[in-house]
Amino acid sequence: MTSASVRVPARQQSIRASNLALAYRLVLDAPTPVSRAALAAATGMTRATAGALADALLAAGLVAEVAPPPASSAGRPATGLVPASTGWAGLGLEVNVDHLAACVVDLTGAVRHQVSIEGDQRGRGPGPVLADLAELANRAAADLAATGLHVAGAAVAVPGLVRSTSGRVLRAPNLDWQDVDVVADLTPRLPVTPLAPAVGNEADYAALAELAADRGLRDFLYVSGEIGVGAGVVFDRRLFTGSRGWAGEIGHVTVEPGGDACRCGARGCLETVAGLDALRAPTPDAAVRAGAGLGRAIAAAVNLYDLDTVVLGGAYAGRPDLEESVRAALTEHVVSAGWAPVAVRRSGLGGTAAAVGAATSVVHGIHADPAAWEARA
Amino acid sequence: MTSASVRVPARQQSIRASNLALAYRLVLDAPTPVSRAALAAATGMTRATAGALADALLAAGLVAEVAPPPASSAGRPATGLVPASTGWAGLGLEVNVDHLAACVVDLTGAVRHQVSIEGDQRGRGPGPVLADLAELANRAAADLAATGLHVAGAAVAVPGLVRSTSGRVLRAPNLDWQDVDVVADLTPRLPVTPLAPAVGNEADYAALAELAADRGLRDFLYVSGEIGVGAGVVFDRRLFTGSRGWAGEIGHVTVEPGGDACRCGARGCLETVAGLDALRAPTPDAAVRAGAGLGRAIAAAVNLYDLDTVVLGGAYAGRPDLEESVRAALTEHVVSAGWAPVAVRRSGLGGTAAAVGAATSVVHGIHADPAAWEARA
DNA sequence: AGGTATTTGTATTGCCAATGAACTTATGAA
DNA sequence: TTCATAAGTTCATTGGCAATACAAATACCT
Repeated sequence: MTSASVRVPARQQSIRASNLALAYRLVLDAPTPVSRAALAAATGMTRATAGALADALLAAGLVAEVAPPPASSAGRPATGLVPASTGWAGLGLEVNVDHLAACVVDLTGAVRHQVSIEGDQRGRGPGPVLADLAELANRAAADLAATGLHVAGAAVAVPGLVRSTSGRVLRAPNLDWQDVDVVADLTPRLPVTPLAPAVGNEADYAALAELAADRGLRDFLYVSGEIGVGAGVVFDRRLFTGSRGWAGEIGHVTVEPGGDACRCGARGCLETVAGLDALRAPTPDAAVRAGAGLGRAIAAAVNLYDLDTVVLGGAYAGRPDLEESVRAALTEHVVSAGWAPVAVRRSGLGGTAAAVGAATSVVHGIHADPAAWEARA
Repeated sequence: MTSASVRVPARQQSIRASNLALAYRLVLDAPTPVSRAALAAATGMTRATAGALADALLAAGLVAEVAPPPASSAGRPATGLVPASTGWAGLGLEVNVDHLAACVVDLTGAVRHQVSIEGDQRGRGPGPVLADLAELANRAAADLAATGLHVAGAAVAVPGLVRSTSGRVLRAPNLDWQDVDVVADLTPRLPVTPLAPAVGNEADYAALAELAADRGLRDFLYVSGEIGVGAGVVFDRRLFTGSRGWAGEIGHVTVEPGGDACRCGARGCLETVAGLDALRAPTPDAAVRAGAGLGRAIAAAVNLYDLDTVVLGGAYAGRPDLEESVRAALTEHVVSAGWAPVAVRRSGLGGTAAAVGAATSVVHGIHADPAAWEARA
């Protein structure tokens, strides 16, 4: 999930790969079927080129042809192209404090399968948890065969910090995990034979799910309120992960200087006032402190990142009062709010958004580089 | 300075432009002269291709050939390529609260000319200030002719928020500017005939200057302590500006909830405890509050952005005590600090870093797209 | 019903930039 | 002086797109 600038020269295939991705992107983003001619018109390619690329996408099984519409005007009717709803699909897995989840998303972005099991995962240790997760994954893959879908890859969402290069979970404090090699543990047990699963942060993947659910989103902050508080940042419809993949650690932004001690060793972290444990506390001012703290932390993030939208997810999704606090804080603290107001809303996705986002991230990988998937059709 | 994803198909020239930039980049980054063969070896291109690209760069006046070294081993000696020190140069301009500055940076990144005038610019109004700035720019350009340099473009650093698409300064509170069209005012008065100047934030440009001065930097936060407090964020050696160019507004991150009133209308902003006015205040705890506040705000930025280096600039550059406070705060508050410590240091550049950075940004534009400058050789 | 206009999609040719192999140039070492 | 080695150049080949011409399928007009 990090960007590495490689020094490889562009070849002729680079340009084809790039144009194939461009054509595919247009088909994916269009609300209605796209003709080869429309593809050419939208990009500036000739119809010949657009046609060749369309044929390649068809041959790769990444798009499908649909019958032409009733034909409104003169001229030969266009055969439309739409994202394929069979073929490759992404497998998303989620480990969370109180549940495990698996889901499958196809190339259209539709969730085709979803299973989850409730249950506290704290203190069970990574081994048994990942074994259960693998079983969930295999059950999902088995159900899939009948639908004409094949798992192209898998991604695992974890509530913690991950070394993105290796897929090693450095710390997941709320699971009591430390330095867990999820990839090594999971790879042999998954239904995706050749490819190791990607491992990423739960909030990052949930942000991707949010992005997929709302085509209008472009640049936003997704804040996930669970036992811990994390955030995913999306810019230009792409996940922003920082240089090492640890961006969005909003949970330990100081919102009450000298405040309560946090598990991380510092004082006054957002997590101490707006984590689930604090939200559930019986003290009368808990909601007020959570709202104010969350507002200040999110305002800091918006000032630093320059975003125009905030989505509240996880436990925050059910708290309109927090939405109001955040909105008020943003109006007060964000410099540009005067002439460019920041939109705030609660997520409409359920508790397994991260699993959906993880599956979506696999699909995004295919969307971004269709040329790599031509051979495997 | 913002990224717009355009839907233009790749053509054959795209690949040439890309490879030309790749070759140029290698020449620019190499500590010693680079041969055509080394270029080929480093990129994987054939010697034929590398040679053709090298010739193109030479013809465009972007690189120069140097005599081969004393020849250590067998074989035909290599003719080295180095960045050209004549030809195109970038003009950087800076408007600040207490000075105006202009400077010229050549393609090697060297500062070839620098002038500044001290004097309080507050309350003078944009017109007279920009007139003085234009005079400074013209003086710089006139001195330039003798050195074989030509101004390729100009960039203006301003302590405020800029609409990057239009170059309009939305707000520069410490200059008392509001909605000033710097581009329209400056363009006809500048020595760069066809091109309108870019306009950007002072801290962003200063960060670029820091980047140019230290080849080891890749991902860092540059914090500029002036009357206002701003920050520039650099990822993968590229400026991160957010979707609208307003990223890095650290000055209004809340560090003392319910604290002193800020000019922006909120309370407890970083600027109220660590802006220049607060630093100069005679109260005994001013330094302590500034250090603690700055530390908390920077820790928030590092947690949110995932950075491994912080550079303190502007007035902070002369304050070792603040450096210590920041270091302590990062150790306490940054989640990943335990296993990936964050480096903190003070900038070695002077008060006109932003002007240098602005000029550098123009040069970066040429570095990034040499093909666009082939015709104008 | 038949011709024309219009639009979609396909086939052919030419161009551009990179590749690969052969060739030339310039040096050190035997 | 000759050979080995490495740098740089030349030339035919290849992959991909542009441009153009052509075939196919429909609506509209008479």
